[in-house]
Order: sequence, then C-alpha cells, then structure tokens
Amino acid sequence: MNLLNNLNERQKQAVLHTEGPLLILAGAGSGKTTVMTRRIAYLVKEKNVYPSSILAVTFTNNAANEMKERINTLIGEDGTGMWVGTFHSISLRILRRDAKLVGYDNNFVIYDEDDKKKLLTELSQKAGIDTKYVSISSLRSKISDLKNRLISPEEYMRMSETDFKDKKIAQVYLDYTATLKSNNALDFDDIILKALELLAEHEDVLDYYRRKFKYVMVDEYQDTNEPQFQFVRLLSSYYKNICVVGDDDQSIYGWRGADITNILNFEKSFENAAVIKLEQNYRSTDYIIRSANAVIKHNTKRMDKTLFTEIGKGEPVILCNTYDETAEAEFVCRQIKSLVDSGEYKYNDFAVMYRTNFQSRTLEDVFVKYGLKYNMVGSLRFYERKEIKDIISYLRFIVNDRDEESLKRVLNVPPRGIGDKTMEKLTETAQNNEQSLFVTMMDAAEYNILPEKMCARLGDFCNIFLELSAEDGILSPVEIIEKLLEMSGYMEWLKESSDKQKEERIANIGEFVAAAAQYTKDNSENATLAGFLENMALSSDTDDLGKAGVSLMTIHAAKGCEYPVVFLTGMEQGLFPLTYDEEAKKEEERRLFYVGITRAKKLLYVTWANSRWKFKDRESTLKSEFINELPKECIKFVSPQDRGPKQRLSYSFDDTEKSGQTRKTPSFGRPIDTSSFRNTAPQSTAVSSKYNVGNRVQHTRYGTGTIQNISSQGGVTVLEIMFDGVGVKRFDAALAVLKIID
DNA sequence: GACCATTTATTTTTT
DNA sequence: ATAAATGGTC
Repeated sequence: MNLLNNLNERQKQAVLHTEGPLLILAGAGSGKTTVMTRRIAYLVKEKNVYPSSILAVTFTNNAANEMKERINTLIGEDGTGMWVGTFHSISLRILRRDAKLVGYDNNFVIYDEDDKKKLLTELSQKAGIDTKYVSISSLRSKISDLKNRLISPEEYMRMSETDFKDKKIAQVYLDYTATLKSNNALDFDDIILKALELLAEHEDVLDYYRRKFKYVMVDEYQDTNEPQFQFVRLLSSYYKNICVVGDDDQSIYGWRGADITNILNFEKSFENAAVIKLEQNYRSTDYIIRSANAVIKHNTKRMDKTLFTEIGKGEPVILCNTYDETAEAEFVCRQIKSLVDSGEYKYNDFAVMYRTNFQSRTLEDVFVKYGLKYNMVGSLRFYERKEIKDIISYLRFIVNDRDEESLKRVLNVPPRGIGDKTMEKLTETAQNNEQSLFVTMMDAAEYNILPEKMCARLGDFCNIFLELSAEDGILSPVEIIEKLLEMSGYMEWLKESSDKQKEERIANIGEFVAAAAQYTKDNSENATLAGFLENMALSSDTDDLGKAGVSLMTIHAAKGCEYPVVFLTGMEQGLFPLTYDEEAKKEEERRLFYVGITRAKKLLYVTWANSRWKFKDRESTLKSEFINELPKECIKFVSPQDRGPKQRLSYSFDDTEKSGQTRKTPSFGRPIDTSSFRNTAPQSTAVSSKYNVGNRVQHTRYGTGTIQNISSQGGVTVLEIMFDGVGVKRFDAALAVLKIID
C-alpha cells in the first residue's frame, strides 16, 4: 500500500520529514497516530531503517499497544525489534540491564502509590511530624514534585535549613529515599529518574543507546516533565532525529510536573527544528469544533492554531441544568437509553466524563438502578484489591528479599499469631544487630527475646519464602503462586473466613492466577516472576478499556479516546474548574475542558447540578464559568425531563417517514429491578471438569459469556471466556465463580 | 498479647 | 470500599 494514501499535504510532509528534529503540532483528532505509524512504516519500508534503530515513546500502555497494532497492520513482521512503549516501560527495560550502576540490584521491585503512602506514614511518624499540619498526601506530592524538578534530598535539606517545617519534610524525603534503596525498590518517579541517572552518568551506556536509536519519536510531548525531556534529549543526542508530537492545548498534567515549556521551547532546545501544524480535525462535527476553538481561545499561553473540520454541521452542544447530582445522572441515563432505543447508537458509543473520581459513585448507582451496562475506568483497579495486593506482597518478597514493606504487610495475613509487640521486639533486635528483619526472624531463637512457640511460628513463616525463592526460576510463575496460596494458608483462610465478599475475592485470585498463566504463555522462554510483577505494576486502569456498555471515566483517563456521544458532567465552579484562583491553574482546567469537548464525534452534552454532596454535607453549587465560554450559536438548552433527540423528533410529524427501522418501545424513565442480577454468585466453588467448551456462563462482574477454550497451563486449568460485549477474560477453573446457564 | 468486630475518615487529576 | 483506630474478649 502507498503510505501517503488519504493524507493531507501537512500530514504527508510530516511522514516524509525524517531527518533532524521535528515538532508536529497535532490538534485534537487531526490523525496524529496515523501520521506517526505511517512515518515509522516509511522509515522501515522506504528508507530501509532497521526496526531496532527506532524508538517510539508513548504515555499509556493503551497508546503503545494501539501503535504496535497499527504498525503491525502496515508492515507486519518487518517491525520486529522496534522499541515501542511507555516512558516507564522503556526506562525499566534500560534499567533492568544495568541497575547495578545506579546502586540497585537487578531484581528491584516497584512500589505503587499505596506502598508509597504506607511508607511515608511510617516515616513521618518517625520524624515526629503531626499529620494535621503536613498531610501524607501533601508530603507525597511535595516529594514527587522535588524529584521531578531533579532536586535531591541532600540538596533540599540544604535549601530548607532555615524553615522548621521544610526541614522535617526534607528529613522524610531523605529517609524515604534511603528506605527505598535499602528495600531495593523504586517508585514510579524513580523509574524515569534512575534511567536518566544511568544515561547521564555512564557515558558508555549512553553511547550504546544513542547510537542504537537512530530515530526517536515521542507522543503526547506536551505532557513530558523535566526528567522525561532530559531522557529523550540524551537518547537522541547522537543522530538528532527526534520527532515529537503534541498539542499544547491538551497539556493536562501540569500538577504531575509536566512542563508545557518543553513543547513551547522545542525550537530552542533542538537546533534547526522543523514545525508542522496539523489543524484539520477528522473526528468531530462543526458545532463541536467551533465550541472547542472558542473555549481554548480564552487561554493566553498557547501556540496559535485553529482547528477546522469538513465533517459537517452536526448537532449543537446540549446543555442541561439539574436539581442535584442524582437528577444529573438520571438525565444522562435517560438520554442514553433513548438514543440506544432509537437504534442509532450502541451502549459503547457513549462516554460519561467527570473531573474527579468520587463523582462516579452517583453515576454508578443510577446506572445500576436503570439497568444500563457500563464499565468504569479507574477508581477500583483490579490490582488494588486487598487480596491481590496481599499476594503481590508475598511475591515481591520472594523475588526481592530486601523488600521489608511487603514482608510487613503479609506477616500476619492470614493471622499466625505474630502481633505488634513481637514485631517491635524483632525490629529493635534487627537494628541492634544490624541484620535484616527476615534474618532476625529466622534466628529469633538465638536472641532469647521471644517464647519458643513464637520462634517456631516465625520459622514456619520464613520457610515459605526460603522454599519458594529457591524455586523461583525453576517453577513457572503460576506454579509459584499456586504453591504460595497453599503454603501460606492464604487460600484456606480465605475459604473459611466469614468475609461477605469471599466468593468474589477467591474469584479475583483465580483471575490473578489466570493472568500469570497468560503472561507465562506470552513470554514463553523469558517468563519470570519478576517480569510478571513488573507487568502488573505498569499496567493501568485505562489499559483494558472494556468494550461493553457506557464508559465512565475521568477526563484525564479519556485522553486519546474518542466516542460518538460524550457527556461532560459536574460543570460547576469549584468542581470543574476545580481550582480557579490562580490563572495558570485555571488555564489547565480549561485545557481539560477542551480535551473533554474534543473527545466527542457527534453529540456533546454538558451538564451541571444546583447542589451536590461534598464531603459531609450538601452544598449549593454555581454553574461553571466555562459554560459561558461556549458560543451562543453552538448551544441548545434542554430540560432535565428531556428524552433525547429521537424522542423529541417523535413528537413531530415527519418522524414516521423513517423506513425499515424497527423501533423498540422506549423504556426510559422506569428503573428496572436488578436485584436478581446482583446476587447470583454460585454457592460452591466450581470444579474444572464441570465446564465444557461452548458452555454459556454467568459472571457477577462481566455478565454472560461463552467458554471458548479450556487449556492446562502449569497445572492450572484455564478457562478462556468470551463475555458478551466485554471481550475475552481468563479464569482459573478451580477458582472461578461462574454459573453455567446452559 | 493477639484477635475479632465495630466505628471512623477518606476523595484531584495518574504512569 | 478500605484501612486505620478503638474497644472488648480470649
């Protein structure tokens, strides 16, 4: 195929401009992914560049996967060996090889936000910080901010000598860094930071990579922070063929250290840089694009560009003001129902977006009440469930026996009679003898500090890790996990517990085992427990954007997505914009609004409520100032009782003309009873022989599906089930909570 | 001292 | 929904 097919002039230029620094300013929906993938295909096919000399960096795994897929359809096998991944996965790949050079062992583990929070709580107690004055979350963002500005703990200590409070913070930052290092653990910021340190301080390593990568491409460049900028600058510093794609109007991660000046100053940072603007939008109708343009014009700090579209006029933006957030959610549901009933849209054509995660609660409740299929992106991540985190903690310690945070988490889960007092004594003894906690536990008997019975318990506990870590690398990840569940007594404990959600928890563990089986299969030779954990740590909630039902998500999570119909909810002062006292912050909020608007292809709804629950009480709210920035001629107000464009039409006379379309009776407005769906968890754990390929099954979370395949992987029977509209999920047959429905 | 059940606080946006 | 905090019981 011709790689320039169906491209406009600017897009062609961008594909053909391969040498030297290039900035592609790609407006929302301007086909940037098409341009990037064609450009890569062009390099390989026409310029005979080795795929292994190409590096493409994205922000989310989702974006990386999409890029891989599209490159694959363009050039197939010819793309093997190319490095396509997120900043974090690319950094890890570089880091795993030479971690020793920056003071880490290769088997380091990754701490998530939760681990970070726990550790910081411990350390701030130790430093004598009253969390009433310095909250853990402010501590967390402060430390993250310092890291992203490349300020070391020592440096910050010097900077804050005069201020009592800052000095305390510096102390925690110092302790935090030291603990991570002694635990052989990295947090998310460190992943980039350590990779950068490796490149910056080891010229031979840098030379290897910058000579390897003849062409470097960076997506979503407007969201890069200082360390990320340095990282790609170094990697492209030999051939200087760096192509970045971004849109300053869509920079929405300033709070995470993303530096909009990276894109604004690209031409200064890279000599002889070319700039190509992509301004034609191929996604949305004219009403939507005009609204987006009008809104973003209120920002002062931006590169000049104006989107245009040739798709057609479309429908005006629909505005609706409701009594409270429940009425808002009900309005959303009724509109969706009526649009689906009209036959023109499917449930997965819709996305409901909001500024903060807690808003999803009301929406979810109402969606359940109305019996609408939905899937929530974020807030309740699979890997954040208690039982999964427990298992992960065990596994982490098996992989890296210096990870004391993980050890502490699982010490008494399931309960084995090791309590606070015992821990206190052990920690003290460990410190006095300069031994690790684990070794002290093993040798507890020698110190004569604990009763014999306790020493035996500790010994039993330690044996789990001694035995399993000896088998790490011999047994497959799945086998290790299975053995762990057995040896630790975790599974038995869970099965016998009185936990109301135990069926679901057991099923979650089953899903976890199946994920390990899948990982083992995907990485046949190279499957390691450490690799599996890493996979897990880097995968995020936006990554498996399910296909079934309406998508509920924050606007941040919606970046890079598009939907025929988009609802922007909670458009109220103090919620969206969340902060508006500082002009710079308000501009970022406005960019976020712009991102939301430009996700919509055909219909855009903007809603706000007159009152809303905040923390403990109900507050009256004011309409968002952003709503006034939508052009008058592009908007249309409807009442909360409105039943959607199709139903509005049905009151007019020409409606019956629509031929050949069977219209279902609209069933809006009447919540259906879903209680029969919610408590369908089967009573007993399934036996693998129970299932056959072709069976129809019911799952509490994913609904109904068909068993596609049953296979044995590492002694585990894995069911591969195609859930209707959801996609394929895998379960450990012995653990899955499924009801066979025919 | 450990364990269990009950209460209480917690929510900006995320790799 | 979860986890820390609390209080009662073994």
